[in-house]
Amino acid sequence: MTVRTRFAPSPTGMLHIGGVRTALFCWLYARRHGGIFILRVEDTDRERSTPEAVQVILDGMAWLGLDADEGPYYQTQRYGRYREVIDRWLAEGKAYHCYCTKDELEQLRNDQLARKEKPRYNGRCRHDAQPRQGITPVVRFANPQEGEVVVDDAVHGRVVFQNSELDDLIILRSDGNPTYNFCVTVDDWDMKITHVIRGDDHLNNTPRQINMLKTLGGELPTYAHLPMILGPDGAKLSKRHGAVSVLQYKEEGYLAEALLNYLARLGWSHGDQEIFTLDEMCKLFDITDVNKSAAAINPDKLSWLNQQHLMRADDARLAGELQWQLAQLEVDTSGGPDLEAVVAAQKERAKTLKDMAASSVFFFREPAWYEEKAAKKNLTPETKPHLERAHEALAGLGDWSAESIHALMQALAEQGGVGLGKIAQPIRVAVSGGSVSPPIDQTLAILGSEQVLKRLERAIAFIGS
RNA sequence: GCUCCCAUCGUCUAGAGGCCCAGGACACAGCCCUCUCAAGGCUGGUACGGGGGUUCGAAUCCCCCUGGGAGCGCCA
Repeated sequence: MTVRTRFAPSPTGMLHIGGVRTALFCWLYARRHGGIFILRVEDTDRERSTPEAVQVILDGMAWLGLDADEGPYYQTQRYGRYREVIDRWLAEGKAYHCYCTKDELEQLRNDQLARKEKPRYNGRCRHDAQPRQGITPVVRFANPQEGEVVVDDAVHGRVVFQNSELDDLIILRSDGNPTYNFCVTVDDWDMKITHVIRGDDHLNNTPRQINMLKTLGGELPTYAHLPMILGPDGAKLSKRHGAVSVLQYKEEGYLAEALLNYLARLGWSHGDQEIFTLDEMCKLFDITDVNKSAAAINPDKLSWLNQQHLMRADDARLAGELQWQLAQLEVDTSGGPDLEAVVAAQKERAKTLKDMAASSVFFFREPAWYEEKAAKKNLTPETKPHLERAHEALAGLGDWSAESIHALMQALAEQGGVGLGKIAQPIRVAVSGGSVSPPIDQTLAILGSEQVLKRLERAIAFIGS
């Protein structure tokens, strides 16, 4: 039996990291078992579904590399099929028309709540549905009234629900649109989903879906309900607390594999390992290693992981990403230096590509000013001689490589009877405008002699004035 | 209110009865390395929610309590 999993988002809002984590686990599980991963867009809510939201889902999945083997399927394109099942159930008495009005239902609900009962449909139309003037009926599923439903959940274990707790849910709205629980059931059945991996919040829907699946005559898939992801403050993920579009992470300079690695470790673990390549995750992931409790997002750890992945990533690839980030800062990189060289020098000292871009601007554009504190400390009459000697020595340097620059710096320090820092730091401020940069030899090598000499002259003039 | 789920450092987690007076990671502090910033190395503090059982022995099993969450929609 081939494993078949599906990610079934509804295009009513952002695709945020909660959804992405679910998608990731579905995808990983399929990949791990040589199965099929399906993308299905649940757009039966005509009111709130938007094409823009669909596009965000597609773009997000593409960026993350969570490629679907089938789909995307759209529920709105499967209405004929839903209709067919409903008609059959109606004919077989497994579903029935209900003429109760929204007001009546509201009333019933309030009464039950007042009596401290669980609000549920009382089944009034189940046995004697009275067609009423001007009311287009909805269709309800006739849920079994006795017995129990057992969910054998891959992460939660055995969970039992009493049918007496369930009511006859609406499967077809009066406007002709089928509803969520019904569509999911039919789709999972038709698409031969073997493993339903989704958020914890669906555990309560599962017995209803199982009852309908049994009516369909279906074999039950394996269910795996993932724990929720919470905001950094431990509260539910909301717009104020981390529920931003996944594409925003791309813009902020996170690597897809770092985000995925981070998300995988929210609920899943493999011993003490923290850093995983995509390949490793595909090989090691198993639903049995997923835990049951909700997890809060920790932005610091995401940053750290991103840096770890940045350090391990290919320079050429990163160069492309860096170029995009620099373009956002309106920095033209076409005049050099070589982006890959910059990446090599910067990638272990940046949390994100955005940070990397910000601290790399000086490679492409002469700093417009010096950081006040850095200049005050390093561009002084005392350091001026060092800068002048450095300028002179560098101007005469034949081999402009990090190695020779390093040797030259060392010689300069020795001759001056000072530490390397006394020489390097003023130069750093002179060429970068600030007190932070990659090692001075690398920095100068990348910058090129022309720029270095020019900037040194400018700094010397700055002190002199 | 009813039903269901969950509960180890601040956070993510390891732990499937003795290997645990609880291990790793992020963050934090200190030290080392060092031309800055990082990276890396070392050290440190902080956790099994509470109470009952079961057992020779419980973070691990059972029960209760407490706390958190989800569902109860002609939303998904």
